Amino acid sequence: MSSTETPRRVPLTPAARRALVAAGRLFYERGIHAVGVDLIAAEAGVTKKTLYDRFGSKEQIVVEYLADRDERWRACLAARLDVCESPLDSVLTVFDVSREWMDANSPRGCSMVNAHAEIDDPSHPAYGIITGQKQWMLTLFTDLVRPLAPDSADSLGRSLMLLHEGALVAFGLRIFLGALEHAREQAAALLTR
Amino acid sequence: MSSTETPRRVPLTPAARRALVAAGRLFYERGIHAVGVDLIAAEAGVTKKTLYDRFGSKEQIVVEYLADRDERWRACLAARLDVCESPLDSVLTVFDVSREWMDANSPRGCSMVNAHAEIDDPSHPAYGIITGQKQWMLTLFTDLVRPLAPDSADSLGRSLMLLHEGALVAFGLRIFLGALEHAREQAAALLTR
DNA sequence: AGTCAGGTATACAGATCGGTCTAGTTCTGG
DNA sequence: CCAGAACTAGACCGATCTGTATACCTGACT
Repeated sequence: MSSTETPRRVPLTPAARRALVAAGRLFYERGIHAVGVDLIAAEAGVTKKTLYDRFGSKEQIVVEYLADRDERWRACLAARLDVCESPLDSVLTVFDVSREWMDANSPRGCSMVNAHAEIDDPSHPAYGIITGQKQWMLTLFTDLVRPLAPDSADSLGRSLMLLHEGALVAFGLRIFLGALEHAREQAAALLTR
Repeated sequence: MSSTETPRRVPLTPAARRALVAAGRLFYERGIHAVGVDLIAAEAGVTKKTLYDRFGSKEQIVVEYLADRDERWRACLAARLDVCESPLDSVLTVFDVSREWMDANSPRGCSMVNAHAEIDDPSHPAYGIITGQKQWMLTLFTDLVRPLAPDSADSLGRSLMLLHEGALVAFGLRIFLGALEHAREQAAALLTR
């Protein structure tokens, strides 16, 4: 498995960092195509010239936005999984961390899924980041569950992935309350049967 | 529960129907904000004047696009559920029909979820169509499962909803092959335990 | 002292955005 | 016969889009 899909290409000077923060918020809240570079520059208190000096293109800002979010999500999750004491605990912790992450950062659903809705071209440089995170999550679930059930780890990993993705969508679309908690319960039932 | 979220407002003259077909394909494949009305008109072989005479605004074209897709999905599903002979059969048929629908119409995932990624404003006239379809699906699952387990119908309905939504995302993002089939298996396991 | 990266301010270019308008054509029903 | 609905052709509007250019300022490191 090759890793480091799209490493940070852009050195984050202070102005670039502010721009990335502003772009991240705007892209997530309003959608990628609905946000122009002028708005990003204005919200970040940065000149459009600086934006293009640092990032080169809007497309690259999008790539950095997704790469940054992916990086922070994986770091957040890894830190919490580090202190888990059992595979079962680890799996359930993923759902706990997801719930907290959604409350804090993703009221409108998974940013990768939302970005995928706006990026049709698989050759787009952001595409690998999106699918890379999902593949990583699937591998994570599968690896976590392997000690519990070596023979059915693949199947269980996929089941957990479906519950988790479904919960993210249900949360973002507000289909019903407590979607992450319900998914966690179902995951527990699946693993303790 | 109030129904008929957004009934057809626009009489579908021949040109309007062609425009709606073209708009539907373009909106789904490229995203709503990425498609301009000039492109829709050109692809449909229709004048922009005609577009605005029939629909009045791009926003209304979006509404008709989603309403039409919602209508066709519900009709497609209802027809197949009509000939089911047991609640278990009905639930599993939902997954079967979904799989066929995705293969035929939705290689990039659920159009409602994708549209939601681009529409932030809950007061947008399309918002009710999106959430309405998801609510309808949740109610459908819950009602289908009630005869099997009256006491846990709500919980089972939500579990099926998570599996189903997760499978749609997994299919669209190509996280792994056979997502709908796997979800169907899990649904069967959930109901025959 | 001098260089240079990082920044601001602002004007501009060419394309495309959603939307409107005038003018003329074709078909159909009373 | 003729009114009206449905449509085409195409110019036009102001706004916004991504991206570029010129000119100037500031602080840090040699």
